[in-house]
Amino acid sequence: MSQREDLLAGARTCLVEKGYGRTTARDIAAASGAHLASIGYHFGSKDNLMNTAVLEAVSEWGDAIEAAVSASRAEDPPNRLRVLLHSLFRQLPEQRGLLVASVQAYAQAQFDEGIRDDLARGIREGRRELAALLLNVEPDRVDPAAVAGLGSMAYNFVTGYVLQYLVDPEALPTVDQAIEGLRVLIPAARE
Amino acid sequence: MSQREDLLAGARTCLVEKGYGRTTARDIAAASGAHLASIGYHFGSKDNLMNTAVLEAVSEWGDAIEAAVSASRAEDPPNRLRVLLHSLFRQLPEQRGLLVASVQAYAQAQFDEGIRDDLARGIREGRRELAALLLNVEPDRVDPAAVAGLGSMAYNFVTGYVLQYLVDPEALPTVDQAIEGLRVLIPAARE
DNA sequence: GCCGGATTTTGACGTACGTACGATCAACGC
DNA sequence: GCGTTGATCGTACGTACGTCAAAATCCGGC
Repeated sequence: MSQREDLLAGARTCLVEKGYGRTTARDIAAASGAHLASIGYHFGSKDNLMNTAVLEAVSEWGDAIEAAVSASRAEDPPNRLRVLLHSLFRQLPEQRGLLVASVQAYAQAQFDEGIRDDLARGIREGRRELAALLLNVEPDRVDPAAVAGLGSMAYNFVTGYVLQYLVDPEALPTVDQAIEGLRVLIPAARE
Repeated sequence: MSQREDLLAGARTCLVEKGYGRTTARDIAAASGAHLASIGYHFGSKDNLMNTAVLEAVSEWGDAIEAAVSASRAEDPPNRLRVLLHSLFRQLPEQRGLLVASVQAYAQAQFDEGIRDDLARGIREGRRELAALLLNVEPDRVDPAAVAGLGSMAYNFVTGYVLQYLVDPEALPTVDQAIEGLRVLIPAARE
């Protein structure tokens, strides 16, 4: 394993254990087994390494959630939403590290245009993919309005759920409670 | 205005402009007009001041959203949700500073039990109040299941919306798109 | 087997950090 | 007037920070 990869892994570890702001270059060196000066050689600066690490984590979390849902065989959006929430629910504990790192990314994105742009692109992709998954069509065939509506709402769910889990996991609602809560918000009779 | 309040205001400014991790004690002194050493005198440490400032910001944002929605006269939850989303939508730009600070709070909460506990309490309160607002009943009369379901979902909406706004405001869906997206997720015919 | 570029290691430099300490000051009861 | 108390100020200490230049090491191509 190259030092470059070691450094990325170490930076991720520090990100989860100490956060973006409190991680020092020496912390990363210690966590990765690599040497302090290698950060500069491979990434130019410590900040650049940290930014690469947070974005990597966000991307992996996106892949994880996508993989978990795309296996669903449910047919209509409501049932697909149920599958999404269940797989989200199941993944929260085991992906906790990625989630913590992702929150760091969102916080840092407010002050770093590079992170923000990357994150924005990821959100747009994520929305499109979520909409496609829920509607059970190909991502490139989703109606733009569905991306903005359905996709956005699904994305909001996921991020809100994650934040709630990270801060107060004991009060997290069950999937059934969540869906029942949604029902109240929508006029029961459509036409 | 006392230096204590000046320091809090200055810390908030720095929080919004530089973030939690990159704000130094000297930054706060400069932004507040107070003296460097006053931080220790009034708050014990710079971290303690910063934590006080983030939690203050989160609390204010909660008050702002609550005040905006509680004026609603709509009767049923779906229409109240519409009012909530509209007032949320309207407040996003003018409260941007509070939002940025709140994201910093969430990020920092992962590593500071004090912040996390305070934030968790705020979330529980927020959920209860949102559920009460949407159901149009007193907060202390809300069914616990409604807090976990409806309240949680509403809270997820708000946080998700905020994050999306901060990272990629141009792609933010309109209120109508959002509600239409929600509709797709719920079985149209209930009984 | 040695040459040359890529990588790793060493060591240190300059700086900026948070905090502590004592001096100074303003207000006020007595 | 004077001492007490709470607040503000000036300053400096010790440390830990990110970065860099140069030396050392590795390693495939010949």
